[in-house]
Amino acid sequence: MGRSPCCEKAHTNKGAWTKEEDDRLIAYIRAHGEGCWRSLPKAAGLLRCGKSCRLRWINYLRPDLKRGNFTEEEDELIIKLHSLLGNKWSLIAARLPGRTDNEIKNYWNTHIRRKLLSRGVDPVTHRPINGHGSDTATHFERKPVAIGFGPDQELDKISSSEESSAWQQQQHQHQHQPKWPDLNLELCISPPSQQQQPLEPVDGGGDQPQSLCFSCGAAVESQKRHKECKCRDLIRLSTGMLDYRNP
DNA sequence: AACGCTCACAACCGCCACGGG
DNA sequence: ACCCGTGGCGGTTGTGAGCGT
Repeated sequence: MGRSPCCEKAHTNKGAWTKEEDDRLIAYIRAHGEGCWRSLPKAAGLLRCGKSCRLRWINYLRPDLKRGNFTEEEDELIIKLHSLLGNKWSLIAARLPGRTDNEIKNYWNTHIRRKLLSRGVDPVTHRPINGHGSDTATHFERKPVAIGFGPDQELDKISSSEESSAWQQQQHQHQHQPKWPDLNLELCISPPSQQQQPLEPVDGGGDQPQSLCFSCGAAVESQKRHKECKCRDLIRLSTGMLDYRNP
């Protein structure tokens, strides 16, 4: 019983990738692009699971990866975004060019968690740990100005359950000033009839875009994944506007 | 030198959402 | 409306390097 495996595991390699495997994967994707991951290993002559190929490419072989140590600015940005988004590593990674969700997740668990704890800040709630002053807190205020309950629950995707409780705590402390005034974290969700301003269609056509790419901000017409950047972070415009980028 | 421990990070696993048929 | 295949995400594990004893 149980789920069927994603691939034939009996004849697939596991563990660390070799240079030859990397070269094969790179060569194949350069020649054919990122296509069907399931069929890619066979086509590329790799004895690997498609998922493994995807992970290797996304996290380590992509040419646009930055690699190297995280800067202090990146550290702080990750902390800010985690405070807002919780463990939504893919969304956080989308705001850090050249960084991957896996890399950020690892970095969080090995470095930033400890950094926050040393500051006396709970890395989950971003609230001061008992006995520590609020001066060291990294939390900041989230303001859902208007929340409309449309057919979609995209807002739920953004607030994980544990994050939600942290956020609820923050709601009781509205009197505090934001700790990060440079980051526009206002969340505004409103019903379609109350949209504050229309977004420009991607192709300049007359039709209103139906979705907004959360990664690059592009307005796209389909609810499908954003083809340009391959991201899935589409905010349906029927639920309103969501933007926490700097103006 | 040998051993044990800790840390960092690459990789895997299971689950879920989405889209097509 | 339902089922199935696929891609993607987040949590967890495995492993090698570095360090102290």
